[in-house]
Amino acid sequence: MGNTNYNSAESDPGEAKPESLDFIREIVADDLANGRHASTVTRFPPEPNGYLHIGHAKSICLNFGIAQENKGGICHLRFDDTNPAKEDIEYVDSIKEDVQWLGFDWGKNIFFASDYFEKLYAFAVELIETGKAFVCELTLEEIAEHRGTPTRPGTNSPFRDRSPEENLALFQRMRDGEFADGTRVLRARIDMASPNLHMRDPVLYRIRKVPHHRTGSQWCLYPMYDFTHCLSDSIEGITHSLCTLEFEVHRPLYDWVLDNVTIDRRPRQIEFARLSLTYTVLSKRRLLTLVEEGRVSGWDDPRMPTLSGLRRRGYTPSGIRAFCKTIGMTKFNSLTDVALLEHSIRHDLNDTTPRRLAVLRPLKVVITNFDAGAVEELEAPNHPKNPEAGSRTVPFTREIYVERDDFMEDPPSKFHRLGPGREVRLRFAYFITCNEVIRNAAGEVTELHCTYDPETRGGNAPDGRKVKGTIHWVSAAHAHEAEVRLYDRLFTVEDPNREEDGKTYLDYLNPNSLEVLRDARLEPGLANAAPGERFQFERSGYFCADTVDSQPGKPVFNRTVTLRDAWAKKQKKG
RNA sequence: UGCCGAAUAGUGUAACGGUAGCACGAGUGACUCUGACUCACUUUGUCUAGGUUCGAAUCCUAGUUCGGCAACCA
Repeated sequence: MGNTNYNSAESDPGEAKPESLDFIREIVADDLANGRHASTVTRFPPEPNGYLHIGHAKSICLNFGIAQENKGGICHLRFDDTNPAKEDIEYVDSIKEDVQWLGFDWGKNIFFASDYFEKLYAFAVELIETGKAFVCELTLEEIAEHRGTPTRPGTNSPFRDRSPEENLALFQRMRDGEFADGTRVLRARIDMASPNLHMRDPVLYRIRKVPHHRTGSQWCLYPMYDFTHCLSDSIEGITHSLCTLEFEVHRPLYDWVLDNVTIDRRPRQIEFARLSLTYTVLSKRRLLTLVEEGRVSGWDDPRMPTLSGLRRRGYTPSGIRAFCKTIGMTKFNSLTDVALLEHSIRHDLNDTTPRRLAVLRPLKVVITNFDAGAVEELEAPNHPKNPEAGSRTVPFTREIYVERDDFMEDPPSKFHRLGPGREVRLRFAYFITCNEVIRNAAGEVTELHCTYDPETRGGNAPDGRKVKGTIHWVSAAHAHEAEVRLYDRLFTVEDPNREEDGKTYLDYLNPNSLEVLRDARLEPGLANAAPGERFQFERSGYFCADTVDSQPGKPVFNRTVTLRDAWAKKQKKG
């Protein structure tokens, strides 16, 4: 340690600028500093009616992140399961898996709003007793009519002034199952003239004779979100209840409920902007439609922005976490460029992923001056910057495959690859020169005849001669044939949610979002890739062995993301 | 025409009355056995109009634009 401090003026960590906090963490820090709370309790509260997506990752990283950053902080996983008609155990299982996979641990703190049904019922009884809730027999349509409009106040329900005794008896009978679905609701008694629609005597309970995935047929009466959420937060001792912007107008109701029942712990709701990403959709409803209509293969289709889809595609938890850090936390409804996500995953994968040679669209090359029966084992490092990643050996023979894109018959001068008479380096192998182009009857190039320079073994010329390009290759006899799936963005437009000219997001689906290559040739070791294992196919991109369709000894690869490609960019510009 | 909220480079964000920074993208160059990575440089911004102030992205006023809100969904 002693003599390493050669520039204390700049390297003193004590003078380092603290990272700026987002507005939520600032509030949290204040509450801690002024003793309002001894520590933090946050919660991630999904409804188990769909799979988690990248937008949820933002919320998970926020809530669990705050717990990690503050001494004694904890974060609950709470399922907001108050609508049995839409919810399913399949979703609670997938949500638990996804949160864990993302790298977070709720420990013992896993809860279900349905566990609070009895307590919630008691709170409702308290509201009735104090004259702040009533049983209403208006129909759904009538309630809507009585609600008024944003500019016109609502009108009182004729059932609004029933006595607490009558309401209590009715509410009990609702619980006992005496009434049919939709015939009665419990409503808060607030103000039908409130400028906030949510305060116009909102529905607190409705009758649903539907079995619940956890409570079975124990209840036929289910509490609404606005009643459930704030009280669940209070019951659990949540200090900061963080949700997205659309709940901002619900906050007065959140506070009203807490103000009007007897509680001992008071959570505070703070809203932030949900994530929107270019070239995709992030609404459960739309994602569900994609799944149900078979536009994708399922919730975990690698083109889906779901966590299970991203996982199958090869995204890493750390890459997604880094992305969430990058996008920040504000109250501004923004549309984040998916390039930010792609950068995060490339950056993560670059450091950690072993390199391999894989030819996606093979073109045969015969090295005419190489011995027909000979096999040379060449050493190839697994990572260009990290020697500790070790190396493996790849076989080199007279017949190899190279990428079709790495050959042009009439290349421009900027093309640093194979062309008639041109010399290139085969990565980790030899310099070769293209002498002859073989065509089939249709005139298509089927094969190249090249010669190699034996002096360049390993990739360097003793005479100091340079080549412009290095291309990847694989020995024809040893190559492992595999299916490789190339994924592109699911939609063709930046904002598919923008439904102009009568079009919907479904009209913007990218017909080329999936390209299946059945003829890829991989270096032999790749045959043993384990499902979920990730590699960089050099000069091409990051790939992950599919966890669903791979067979032992026969992996199928998904492209996670391409490498940045300056050449492709240059070409596009013309 | 109601209520709530938000506006900072192309995109996402920071600056908390005192020099408008950062990341991504884009561009140029260096390096290179991946046209990758890395590095250097460049480009582009405070919604508008007033006001307060020595000084405003920040405070005030008015406007503009955008988002959300009228499920017995969450």
